[in-house]
Amino acid sequence: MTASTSRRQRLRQATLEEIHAAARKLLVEQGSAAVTVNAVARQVGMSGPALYHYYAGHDELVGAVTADFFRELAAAMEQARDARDDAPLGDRILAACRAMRAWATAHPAEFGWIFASPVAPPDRRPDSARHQAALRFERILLDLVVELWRTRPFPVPDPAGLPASLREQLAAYSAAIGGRLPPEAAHVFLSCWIRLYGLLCMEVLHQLDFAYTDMAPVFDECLRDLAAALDLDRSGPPDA
Amino acid sequence: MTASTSRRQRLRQATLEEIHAAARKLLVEQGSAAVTVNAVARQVGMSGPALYHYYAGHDELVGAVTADFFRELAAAMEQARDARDDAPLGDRILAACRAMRAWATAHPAEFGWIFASPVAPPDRRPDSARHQAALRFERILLDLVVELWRTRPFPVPDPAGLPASLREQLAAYSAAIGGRLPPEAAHVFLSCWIRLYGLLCMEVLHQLDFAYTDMAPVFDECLRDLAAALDLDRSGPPDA
DNA sequence: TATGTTTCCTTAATGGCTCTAAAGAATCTA
DNA sequence: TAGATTCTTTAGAGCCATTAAGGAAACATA
Repeated sequence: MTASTSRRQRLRQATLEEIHAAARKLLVEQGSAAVTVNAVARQVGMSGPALYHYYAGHDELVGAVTADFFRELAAAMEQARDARDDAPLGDRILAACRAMRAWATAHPAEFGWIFASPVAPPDRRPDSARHQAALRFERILLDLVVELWRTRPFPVPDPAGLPASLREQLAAYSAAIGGRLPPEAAHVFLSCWIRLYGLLCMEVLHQLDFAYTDMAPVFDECLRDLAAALDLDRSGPPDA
Repeated sequence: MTASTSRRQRLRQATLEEIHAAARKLLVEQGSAAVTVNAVARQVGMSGPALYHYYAGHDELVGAVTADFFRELAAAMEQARDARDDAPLGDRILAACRAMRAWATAHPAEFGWIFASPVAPPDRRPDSARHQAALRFERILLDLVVELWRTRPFPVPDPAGLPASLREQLAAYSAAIGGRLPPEAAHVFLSCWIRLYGLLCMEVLHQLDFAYTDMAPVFDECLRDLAAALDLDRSGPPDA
């Protein structure tokens, strides 16, 4: 039973991968509007409605492919983070950030699809594969900053100086991440995240073409600001 | 001749405005995918192909509506800038920035449409109405910063400390804006623009919902950073 | 006022899309 | 070998963008 059943499942799995590859090929080569159920089915050699045996519809297909992109991006960042796990934590943080931009610039269509999928509103159900993959992606830097906070706390603002409304939101977020960062430290982390991710959003959406042809040095400067905010340059190796 | 001709033209103009209003209504109420040629035509009471007497196709309609949004956003910022033209320049800069976010949050669908119009790749021909309107929008803060630079120069980084590649791009941009800002000052301006616009992009694209329910205090803090970068708090009124 | 032109709008039609329904073929289970 | 499951196909409804052809109204002019 297991043998034959899993043979079917293997076949199904292979078809699913073919479908994803076809959708991605259409996205990269012809833009997001070309990723239609019919076109994807044609690409893998079946007729339109057959694809509904794999996905309930266009939106679900888009969500599955988006989850793939999140996973691939997360894997690239994790690999950079773990490439030299004897390196100082600060170096590993910066490596993960660089891997993020490297993936985004190597796969602009896919990265743009992630945060502004132009064909369907994102699936926000917290149990969707898309959401799970997005969480894994978002947690990579968070976990690194948590580790940094534990081993070598970075400077934080005085909570008393923050507006009450912001303090409350930071407290809620701090609780949502299990209290692994106090609100003030969460504030520093979120500020870094906004600058990093925001810059990549604008780059990929071509909002800065009017001024820059090569965003690499701009990103480098953003990383320097981030290193300063997290006090990464304070000293040498992590255990020194 | 003039009377009758302009009556026709007035009629046409009124129809154009009806079309734009219908497209916007569909966008706001049902999302960007609902802005179709047929649906818009239905909304204004004509049948699909009739709309082709006003626009060459779907993309041109989208471009015209997007230009409207840019103009409305720019007008809101200009009004805030000019509301009290006896106020210190720094206050007027901050007022324009606040007006930008106020418009974005009051019209999230329209603002999202501006930089990630999910139905058509933006028209980048430099003579398109969309492009002209985008330029007007982008120039508002630039002009303010130029004026600030002339009357009360803000601190700039040492160009020697910047990477060569960045220096070259900044020099090109400085030339593109008629040399009204030297490269180092242009760098400060662009950094501010990136942080401001990037934050709004992320807010409207719901990329920060995982942490914030109300971005107002986050934006306020961004404005404080901007004021610090431009040295707006140095002193009182402009002529003091 | 009569005539011709321009403008606006209609219907018809093509070919694409999403998605449902019904039915045939292949595969697995027993 | 018989029945159930799975995969796939064709047919079709209803949407979309767009083109083509023709009719009605408004306008300009003789």
